[in-house]
Amino acid sequence: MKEQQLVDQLRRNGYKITPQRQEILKALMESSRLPQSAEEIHNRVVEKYSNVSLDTIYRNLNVLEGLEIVSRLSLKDGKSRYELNPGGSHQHHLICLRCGAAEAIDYCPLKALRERGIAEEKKFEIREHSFEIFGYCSLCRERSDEIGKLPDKCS
Amino acid sequence: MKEQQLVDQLRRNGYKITPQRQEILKALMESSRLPQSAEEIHNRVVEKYSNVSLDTIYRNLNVLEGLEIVSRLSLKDGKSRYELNPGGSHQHHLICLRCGAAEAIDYCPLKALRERGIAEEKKFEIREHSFEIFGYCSLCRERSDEIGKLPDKCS
DNA sequence: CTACTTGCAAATAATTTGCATGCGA
DNA sequence: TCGCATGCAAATTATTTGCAAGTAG
Repeated sequence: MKEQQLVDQLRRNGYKITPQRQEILKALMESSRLPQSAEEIHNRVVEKYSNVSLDTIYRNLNVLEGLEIVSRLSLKDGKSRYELNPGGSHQHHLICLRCGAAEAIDYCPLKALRERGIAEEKKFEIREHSFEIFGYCSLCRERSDEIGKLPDKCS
Repeated sequence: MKEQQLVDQLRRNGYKITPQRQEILKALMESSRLPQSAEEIHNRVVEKYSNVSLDTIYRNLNVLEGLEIVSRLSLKDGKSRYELNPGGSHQHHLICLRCGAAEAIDYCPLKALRERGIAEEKKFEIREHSFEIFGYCSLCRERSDEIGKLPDKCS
């Protein structure tokens, strides 16, 4: 997913390309390993345009979510995190309970569910789903001696 | 998981057994179908003890989470939901976006994930997972003419 | 020009905390 | 009795919204 494609998609839907918006996209593209919170994205964007407000970040993330350009993850810490959708689809993750790192996995349970016809049987119309796995990542498992302190990032 | 076991576990850890606390446990036990939000649990407890405050619910849920008696789920709607930790099995649900009804399904994606060895490959230690499906239930689909109004319950 | 956008400030919503009083063991 | 618990109100945190001014197309 390149920047130009995203820009085009925005334009096609009547949205304008502001420097703020471009910078938000860049921030999202640079941080593929760990979904970013609105505040983290803001910190990044502010480095370039020091007067961008946090509301702008939220507003843009909502626009991008509506266009299915990003998806919003809810971890257990109360704040949402956002990541670019790969090729239009969505992802599920292994989320570390200690450091918060999220690693995308190449598996979606919906296919198996559809094969079983569970939704049809219950006459349920599927719209969205959530599937996230929580536990400890390899880096945190290695460092299990320091457990108790929560580092900001694993990497 | 019976009430007495939970009560004992609390007592063992120096916590007292207050009527509020017992009622919260009951509410959680009665609602095994769908993880409840703090507010829903509060509504339930208030039916019996009308002066219980929402803070008490939160405080107790945090205590129970600390003892690993309940776990906190973060769905996509910004609020946390709580459920008793299952003594073995657990459930996933079809959750109606319109009326909120939740129907348990007989499928857990973790098995398929384990078969694929994804966690081993990434050296990830799985502790918990969430899987919920959102959409429209059969009753709400029948009544799709009134869409726009959100009734409190389907049934 | 004229929507869409932004920054600011104020508004919400969920959850937490301080404090004095209450109550289980 | 003693320390955990509770209710109330106020504080925090994440996120949204109203409004007037700015700007991309």
